[in-house]
Amino acid sequence: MNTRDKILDAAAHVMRTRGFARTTTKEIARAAGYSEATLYKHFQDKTDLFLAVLHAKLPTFRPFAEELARKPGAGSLRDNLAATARAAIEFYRESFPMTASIFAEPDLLAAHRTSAARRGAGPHRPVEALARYLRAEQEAGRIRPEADPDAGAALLLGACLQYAFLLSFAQRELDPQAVEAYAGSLADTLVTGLTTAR
Amino acid sequence: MNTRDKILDAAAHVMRTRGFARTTTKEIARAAGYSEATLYKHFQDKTDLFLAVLHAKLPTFRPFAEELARKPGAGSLRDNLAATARAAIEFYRESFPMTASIFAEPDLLAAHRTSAARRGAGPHRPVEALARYLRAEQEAGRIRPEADPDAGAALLLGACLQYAFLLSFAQRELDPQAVEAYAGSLADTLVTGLTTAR
DNA sequence: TCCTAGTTAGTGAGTACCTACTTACCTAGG
DNA sequence: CCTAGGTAAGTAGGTACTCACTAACTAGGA
Repeated sequence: MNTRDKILDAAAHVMRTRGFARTTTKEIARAAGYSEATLYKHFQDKTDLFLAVLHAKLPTFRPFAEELARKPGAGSLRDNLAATARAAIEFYRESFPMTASIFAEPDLLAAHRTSAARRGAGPHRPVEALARYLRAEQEAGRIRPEADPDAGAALLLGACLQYAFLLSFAQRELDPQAVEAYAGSLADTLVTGLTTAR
Repeated sequence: MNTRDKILDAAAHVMRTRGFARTTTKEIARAAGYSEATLYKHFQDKTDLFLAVLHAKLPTFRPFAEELARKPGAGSLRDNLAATARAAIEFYRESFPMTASIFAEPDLLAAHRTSAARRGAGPHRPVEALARYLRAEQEAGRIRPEADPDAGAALLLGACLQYAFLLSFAQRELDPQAVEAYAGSLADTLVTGLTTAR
C-alpha cells in the first residue's frame, strides 16, 4: 500500500471516530505514521484530502444494485425485497455517519455534491435501482399495473435509511436477528400492497 | 424578547447557515448584537449554548402527533396518511440539517441524546405516534388484522425522511405540488397494502 | 568505476491566524 | 452602595499550512 492510500485510510479512520469537524491534520498524520508536511506533498489542502476520502471510502450500493438487476422473475418478490432491505440497512448504516457529518460543513457539502455528480454517484441511486427492478417485475406481471414502483422503492428504502439513522443516533450496533425481522415485515407490508387488487 | 432568547435565535440562525462546526462564538455575538463576553454571562460555555439551542429551536412533531391521536375513525385512512406524510416531510425538512450536523460532533451527540431522553423527546417519537394511530384504526376494523402497524409507520415516515434528506443534499427548496403528489402516492401504495386481503 | 546532478519522499521547526474563554472595568436601577 | 447586565482588550492554546532542509535513489557521461 502506497503512502497516499495509507493517508486516506488513516484519515477515514480518524474521521469516523473523532468526527468530521474535529479531525485535525496533525491527528491524521500521526495515525498514518507520517509528518504533517507529508500530507501536503500528496494533497493540495485539507478540503482536497477530505474529498478524496469521501470518494475512496464511502461505501457503494452498486454491487447490490447489479444483483437486483438480474433478479426480475427469479425468486419470490417478497424475498427479493427482504434481501434488498437487509442490504440497504447495512449500506445506509455504513455510509450514514460519514454522509450525515458532511452536512456540518455546507462548503464541503457543495464541493462533494458536484464532484459526486460528475462521477455519476449520489444518494438517490439506490432508490432508482430498486424502482427499476420493481418496474421490471411489473412488466412481468408480478406487480399489479396501477401500482407506483417509485413510491414502493421510496417506502422500502426510506424505512431502511430511517432504521440506520436511529441506530446511529442511539449508537447501537446492528442486531442481525432484529434486522432480519424488520426487513421481513417491511417486505410483507409492501408486497401485499403491490400485488393485491383493491 | 430578552437577551438570552436573542442569543439563542442568533445562534440558531448562524448554525443553520454556516454549519454547526464552523459556528464561532464571535459570529453568534455579532449576529445577536452583543459582545462575546455577554454570551458567557448567560451560558456556561459553548457546549452549554449549543445544547440550549437544540432544546429550544429543534422543531417538534408533537402538535401533529396530537392531531393524529384524535383522528382514528374520522376521515379516510388514505387522506389521513397523506396528510401525515406532508406534515412529516416538512418536519424532517426543518429538523434534518440541525439534527444531521450533530453527528459531526460525537461528544455533542452523546450529550444531546441524554438530555433529549431526559425530556422524553427523540427521533423515534413520530414513528411511535403514527404506529399508535394505525393500531387504533386496526382495532376499529379499518386495517386488516394481520397487518403490522409498526412496519406501516416505518415505511411511510422513512420515505418522508428520505425525501427531506435528498432535498437537503441537493439544497433544493420544498415544492408543495411535488410534495402533494409524492405524499399521495406513498399513501396510496401503503393503504392498499394495509387494507386488502392477499 | 567513479563523480555529479537531479529527483523523489520525507521531515523539524516554525508562522500567521483564529478560537474559546477571562479579566478588569463600566454603568444604570433599586 | 450593591448588583445585574454589559463591554474592550486581552490570553493561552490550537489550527492549517509553509519552508528550508536531508537522505536515498537514479541516470548518465568520462
